[in-house]
Amino acid sequence: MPHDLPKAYDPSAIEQRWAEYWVREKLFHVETPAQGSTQPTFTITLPPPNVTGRLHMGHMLNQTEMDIVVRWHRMRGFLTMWLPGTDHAGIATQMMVERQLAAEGKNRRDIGREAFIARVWDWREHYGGAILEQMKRLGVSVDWSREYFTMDERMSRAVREAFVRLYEQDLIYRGKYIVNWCPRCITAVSDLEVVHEDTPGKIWEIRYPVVGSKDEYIVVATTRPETMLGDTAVAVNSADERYRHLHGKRVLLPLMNREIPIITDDILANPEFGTGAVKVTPSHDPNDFEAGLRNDLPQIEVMNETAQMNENAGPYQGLDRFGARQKVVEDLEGGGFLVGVKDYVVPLGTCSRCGTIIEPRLSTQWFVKIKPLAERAIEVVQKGEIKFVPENYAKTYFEWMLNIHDWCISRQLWWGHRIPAWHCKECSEIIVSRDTPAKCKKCGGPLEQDNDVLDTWFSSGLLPCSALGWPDDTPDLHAFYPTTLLITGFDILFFWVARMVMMNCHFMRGFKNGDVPFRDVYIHSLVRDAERQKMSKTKGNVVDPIEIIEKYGTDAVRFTLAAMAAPGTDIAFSESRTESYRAFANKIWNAARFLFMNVDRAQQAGLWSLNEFKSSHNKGLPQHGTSYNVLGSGKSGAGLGIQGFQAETLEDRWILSRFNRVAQEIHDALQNYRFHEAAHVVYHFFWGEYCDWYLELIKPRLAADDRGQARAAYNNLIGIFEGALRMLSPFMPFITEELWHAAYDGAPPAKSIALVAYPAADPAQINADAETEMAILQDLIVSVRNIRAELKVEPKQKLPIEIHTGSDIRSLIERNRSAVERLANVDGVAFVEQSLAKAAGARSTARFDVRVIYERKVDVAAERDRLSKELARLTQELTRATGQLNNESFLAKAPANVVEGLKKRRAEVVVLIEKIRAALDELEGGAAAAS
RNA sequence: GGGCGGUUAGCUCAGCUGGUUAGAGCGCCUGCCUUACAAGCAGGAGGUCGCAGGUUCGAGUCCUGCACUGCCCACCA
Repeated sequence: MPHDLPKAYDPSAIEQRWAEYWVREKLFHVETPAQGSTQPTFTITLPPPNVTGRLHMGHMLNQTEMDIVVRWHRMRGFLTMWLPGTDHAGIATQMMVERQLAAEGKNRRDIGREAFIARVWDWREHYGGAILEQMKRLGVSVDWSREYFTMDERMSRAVREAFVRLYEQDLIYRGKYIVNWCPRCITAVSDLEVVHEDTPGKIWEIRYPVVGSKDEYIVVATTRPETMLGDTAVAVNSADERYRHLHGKRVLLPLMNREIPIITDDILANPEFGTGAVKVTPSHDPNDFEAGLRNDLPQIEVMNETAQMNENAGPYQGLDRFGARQKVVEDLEGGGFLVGVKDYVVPLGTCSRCGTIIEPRLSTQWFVKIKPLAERAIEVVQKGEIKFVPENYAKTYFEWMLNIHDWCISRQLWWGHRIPAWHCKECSEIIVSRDTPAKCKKCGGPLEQDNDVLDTWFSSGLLPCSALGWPDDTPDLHAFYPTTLLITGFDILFFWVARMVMMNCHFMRGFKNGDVPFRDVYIHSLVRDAERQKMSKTKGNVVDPIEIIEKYGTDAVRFTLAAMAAPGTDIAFSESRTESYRAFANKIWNAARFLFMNVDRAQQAGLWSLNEFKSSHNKGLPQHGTSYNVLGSGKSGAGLGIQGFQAETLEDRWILSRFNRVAQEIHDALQNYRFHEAAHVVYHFFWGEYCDWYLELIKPRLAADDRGQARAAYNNLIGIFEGALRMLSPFMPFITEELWHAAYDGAPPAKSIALVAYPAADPAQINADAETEMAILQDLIVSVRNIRAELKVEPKQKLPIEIHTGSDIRSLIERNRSAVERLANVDGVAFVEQSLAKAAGARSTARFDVRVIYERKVDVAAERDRLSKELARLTQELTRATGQLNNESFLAKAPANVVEGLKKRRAEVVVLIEKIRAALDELEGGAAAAS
């Protein structure tokens, strides 16, 4: 029997099965729509994980958010396409394979470029799919048929095309400049790949003797004394009086005994700093490099590619840069050139990949002239064509775009897109071409392709247009470009998001649907550990999502992340929270058990059959891919409210109203990427309203022998449940899929809950009166439970109660008398004329007094305590409310509903205070009498 | 050096455009194995919203200053 569920929910028993089912059945594959299709599309690009990657919590958060939005849109009737892929991750992947080689005692040069690249492909074949397999476990509803890899031939073609076009447009140039150089990776890296960190260091002050003068010298300061070996000038500010008499003279470079000129240059931003004179090393410092060009200075390189001193370093040749530093300082001291050493904090740049200290190095590289691209990228955000959420990220984005430097795109690696440029061996002509040229077009000489590869972000920056077919004019581009949304972390805002905007806007300029790559960018927060520490391997506090999933189930982890994902704040991931959402999954599971148990019983008794439900509810659950109205805007369409619901009782009207209101709230929340709000709302609805109240209220009707009564009850019970499953499905796809199939007895109206309509609010099913009435009943029931707890009544003992109230509420209670009796454990309800405010074992609310009839004495002290506190609170409230209501300008300026509300509340407070005073008097009197 | 954020219950966090009684989960206390669920049920305690001013009829919410704290960006020797 399909309805025979185990008592406790075991995620591991179902998740694997559904994850495989979704992939196998290609449920999330979409065909490219024909041009002119009117179905609105929703497209999102997965930020491609590195092939070397392993799933971490950041991925899981990112993918959970995307999957929620994606499933939600799909269920609302959008043609929804989620584009997956992986990134070849230049340095990272190359390092992996180099490590393998090292284990065999080889390095990449031993086996040669071609063999090495073959090894990388081989590695990717074996290990590169790991992260995608992990993704499948998360239940992500991506279109696997569209999966790409950034080194695929079609992606490579796009890369070549982009490079050639930029080159032809004079936006790519090659030249010898100072770049950030990693001596361990032996490659240039971009500014973004350098991590600056304030590090305690030293600053050395060195004396350079003036040539032709006996004892005059200039003192310069440096944090990198070893570079002095390559100095070619000393610069002073032209306006600096101290050095005016030295203009045009020369100094003798200590240790090297080379004469170098004293130049005037505005390289010194602040002449007040230090000595006002600075050594100039054009080959080893970006500022000095510029100064060198301005002043036509020679460039002397004193280090090689691994940051060891070279032949230009004289006696220091062969030392590494740190050894050289030590030796240089010693020798300066010995020669009497060292004036002083001070502690100094230097913003040391390290390689983001391997942590090695970056060396500014003169080398020939390829650059993208970035400012022209940045202009459009700034404009599209300014004009709102791209919107950031939270919007303050736009500011960070502008800040970076406005101060952008040219992008060094060449890397001295082997794994990556080789630069489509060829050098003539004869005449050194450079040919940039889409296809491999046969010979030099200038002199006919033999050619050799440029050895460098492109920065990984060059290819990912071409997403999403490249994955949709650019440079060809493809149906996919027309159907899905611009994409709707990008969800990613702020850590790759510049690396990736900014580059995508620049490159896509450039290449897609003039495209009929717009040139921007996406309309919205939702930037999510960082997932930290429970102590708010950044997760890092070195700290050893990395939470492995797969481990957590195995412990609590995917749905619980997804729900945790969603519930904590308030925009703009980091997430402190704590297992206790996940534990509570596992409990939530269990709650859903057990609600289903309860339902199915009753349904089976009703079917056997011939009271009701599931077919009745199927026939009334199947209508309007659209099959995927058919065109229908997009839901959620209050328009008619499938998914609106609960169809076939028979609102006969108060609890029916109430739960139906609540369901619709919640549908609206979820819609509003998700529309604004307020995942946490949506999660809380649905959680509270299912647990706090449907389970805690509706199920309890409906129980007697399920057990009734009356066929008519039972039919409506079963119908409604299942109706709301099925609706709630659809509502929960984007957040918890696994358990909802399982139970949804079971609810239909294994014969659901679609292949998956993911392919039926998401609940949308039907205004006609919202009933404010029912919600108010229900609130009063709940208030009454809770009050009675409360009194009973205070009187320490045996849980099983039923007691009579008395109620004092007006006729409307009396009628309401009478109509729902049995519910009150059952849920509050009451045996008989009597309505009395006199106020019960003074009565023992009583509670007063603004709408009613209720008393539990029980002989045991109340705990006078505790009761007095409670009442006094309550009185103090209410008195304070009354003072405030009265003050406001006596205030002319409040009455004049505050909106009418606020004034009305306050008046009403004040009246209530007045009544309550009276009642509490009376109760307290009575208590004092009683206590006095007893003593 | 520039820029951005945070500071609300014992803990982790919500509180959107200022509006009636500041919420949740966990933890804590009391009582319940009530045949859907002990991963549960019922009830409860716990907050002068970092500090000081200001704007407003009204401030956790807006403004200023301060304190503490986190992050991003940065070629000043």
